Amino acid sequence: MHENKYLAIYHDLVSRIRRGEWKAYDKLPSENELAVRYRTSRETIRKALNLLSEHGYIQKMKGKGSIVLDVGKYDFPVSGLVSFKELAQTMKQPVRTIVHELGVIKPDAELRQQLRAASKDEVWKVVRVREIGGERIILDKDFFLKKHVPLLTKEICEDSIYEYLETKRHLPISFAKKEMSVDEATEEDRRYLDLNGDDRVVVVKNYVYLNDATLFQYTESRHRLDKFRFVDFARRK
Amino acid sequence: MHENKYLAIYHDLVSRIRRGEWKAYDKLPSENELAVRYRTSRETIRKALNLLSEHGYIQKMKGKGSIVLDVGKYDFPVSGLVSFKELAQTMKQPVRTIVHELGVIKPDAELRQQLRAASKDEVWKVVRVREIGGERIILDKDFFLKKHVPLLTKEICEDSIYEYLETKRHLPISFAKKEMSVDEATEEDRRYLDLNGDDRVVVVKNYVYLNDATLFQYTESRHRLDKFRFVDFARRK
DNA sequence: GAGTGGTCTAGACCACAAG
DNA sequence: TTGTGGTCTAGACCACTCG
Repeated sequence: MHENKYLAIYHDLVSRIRRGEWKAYDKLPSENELAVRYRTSRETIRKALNLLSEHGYIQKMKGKGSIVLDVGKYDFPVSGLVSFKELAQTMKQPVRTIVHELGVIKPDAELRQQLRAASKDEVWKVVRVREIGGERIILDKDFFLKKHVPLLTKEICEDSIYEYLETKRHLPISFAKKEMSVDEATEEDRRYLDLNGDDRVVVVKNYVYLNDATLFQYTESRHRLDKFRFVDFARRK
Repeated sequence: MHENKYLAIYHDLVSRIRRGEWKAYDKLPSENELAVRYRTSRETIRKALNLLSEHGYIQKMKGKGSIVLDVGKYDFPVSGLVSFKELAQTMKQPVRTIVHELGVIKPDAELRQQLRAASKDEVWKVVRVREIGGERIILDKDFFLKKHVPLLTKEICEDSIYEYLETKRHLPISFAKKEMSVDEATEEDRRYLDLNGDDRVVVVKNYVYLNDATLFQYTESRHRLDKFRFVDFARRK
């Protein structure tokens, strides 16, 4: 596995910033200077710096230079498609995933409509509970078209389905839509989660599209109200 | 006013796609072909195509080419910085904004910290309630550094502060961070909103930064649980 | 005027897809 | 094998900031 030069430079700069080589509001070396240091061309440095900028590590200012931001700590990917495993890594609490259901089903009418599936299409259904600090906080229900994902095991589900799909199967995931609202808790929520008497949950619906613009995955994530937290970092065009 | 070459090409391609010169799933001419047509270099064409891709107009595929996506469906602005006025326009219900407070204050310690303000800085405080279908649903509290916004009137606040700042004052807004959680309702929430006995609200905290990386606006938006809704659209890198 | 980031060029080599 | 998009280079000119 060989990493692109501009990605290698990006990752090197990220780790240097995180290690505190430059503090917030410090100026980065100029693009010409960096090109010399990394023995590369300025355009390649610029690709790395643009990545840093898109991920909130630096702010570029024409005629002045690039300064390091103190928002670099929000290192989760710019909004959308955030997986539980990524979130878990940023938390101190011990986390655990319990797989309650894993199998292939025939989609009913509503699900068919949401996945734009034919009636003969088969669909993976996965129900998982996310435990944080010993409490059952999140109920995740995932639905995939089986033609896109032939194999899915309990082990994969306990780790990160999203990571598996991205790195192992190289599915051409293109974009995602997220919808959030607060809904009445269902019987299922009460069974699987420690709701402490709450009668509502935060519902996050996630639609993942492949790059031919067909819907491939539908996920419903149901969170206990008091533990729900969502952060979004948006850069202006 | 002179437009960059790659921006001009981007806008030309957008209008051609919108006029139907290529339909959904058609292949765009190759980068080399486009470079010839526009009498420019391939790297400049690539900057234009990357913009098209980021804005959801095309999907690039290595070794194959770029296909045009179904434009009509995914044309809403990429997540973040969505104003109430925009949201309101997509709703059927009649909406109204009531300004409860509008003035300049001396920030207390907590607010100073959040705005990174000096103790002598003055701060605009605006408290507004958003009424939808006759019910008071959202409580908005905005804080701006006065040095950035000399004038703010009741009329501006009843329309859209965000639009005013963007179009009239041309502030160099760079990026925004959004945090969402569910909090206990305060006495203020109960006074200003029709909570129907609810003891919690969805709290959206919005931090808006200028492009010198200084925080310029802090907004706290407090929503009734049952009316809260948030949509986010994220394109993969 | 010196230094910065933003744009643009003309070429090169690569990995990938498809006939 | 041919054509595609992805990366990389070494140079150029520009607009901007600041002393």
